[in-house]
Amino acid sequence: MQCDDPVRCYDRDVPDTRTKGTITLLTKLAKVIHRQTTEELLGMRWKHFVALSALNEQPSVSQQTLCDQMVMDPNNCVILLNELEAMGYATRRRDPTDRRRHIVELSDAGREVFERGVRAREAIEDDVLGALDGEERETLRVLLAKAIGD
Amino acid sequence: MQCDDPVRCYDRDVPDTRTKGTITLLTKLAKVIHRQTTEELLGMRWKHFVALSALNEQPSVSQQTLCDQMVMDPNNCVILLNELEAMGYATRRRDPTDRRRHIVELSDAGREVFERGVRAREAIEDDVLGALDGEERETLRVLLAKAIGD
DNA sequence: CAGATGTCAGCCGCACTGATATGA
DNA sequence: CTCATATCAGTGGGGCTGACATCT
Repeated sequence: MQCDDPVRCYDRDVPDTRTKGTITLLTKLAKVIHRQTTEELLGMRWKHFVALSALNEQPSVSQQTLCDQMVMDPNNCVILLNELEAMGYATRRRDPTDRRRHIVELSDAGREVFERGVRAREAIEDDVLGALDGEERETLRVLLAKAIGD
Repeated sequence: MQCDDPVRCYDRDVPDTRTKGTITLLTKLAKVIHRQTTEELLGMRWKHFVALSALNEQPSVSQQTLCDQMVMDPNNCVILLNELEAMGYATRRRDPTDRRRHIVELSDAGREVFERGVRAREAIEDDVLGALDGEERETLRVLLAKAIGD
């Protein structure tokens, strides 16, 4: 046997889960998506679209909850919401029952650009996931949702 | 109004694929992974581990090819490889058949820390994908690999 | 000459730490 | 007083553009 080194030896016949772990593949695909998702295609920045998505799901939500759902720390979330407000896509108002909180809501303009963004996102999705057929994509979507806990 | 709590008010009856697209879920999960993947757990930075993984897969590869496989632009790749060389985990040498190219190789020390990192990555994977059983994780891994084209 | 490869300087978006103000 | 929420200043790593050197 010439090859004693299990690492360097490439005649293995089994899929190597050591070098191609799920989270490695996932972060790699995320980078590909990030590259494809241009502001030009989406009509806005990706992070803005993600925020509008979250707001569309939960039309009236506390700022902190929104940040948590976007996996974004509160500091950046403040900046993000400032931008959304400046663009007229979202509004912030104090929660009357707890004046520490901000209630964030989607505006009509925000709902409108979100709808455009959804179509762009679908186009990007078709591009990035082109190697998967419809059933596989749906399986992937369900598994990701389950992993996240949504 | 029936629903007093606007935060928890869901009057939708259909799964909303518009607001929970696959790439939205995927980028969100990638952020969760990024948060969990600390240098302390991994024994190195995530990007270094990714590079060692790629080198372990293809023991002798041109710098450009390596960067492409990591979905990293050449500029950052130079910095990354400088760091790997300084840490003694990888080596660069000119390709004698085309002196423009660099051939990158994993060192013995690199192979060693990579093996440690693999175990850490598996632990992180178990944590992040805890909601999925073994079969689901394997399905997810296969679908991601197929989407990437690996 | 054009084209490919690698390197470097610089800009910018973004994640985080730490500190502060306000309210429960 | 404490804890929670939101905000802001500053720091650091990472992604990109543009310029440049070297080699084919």
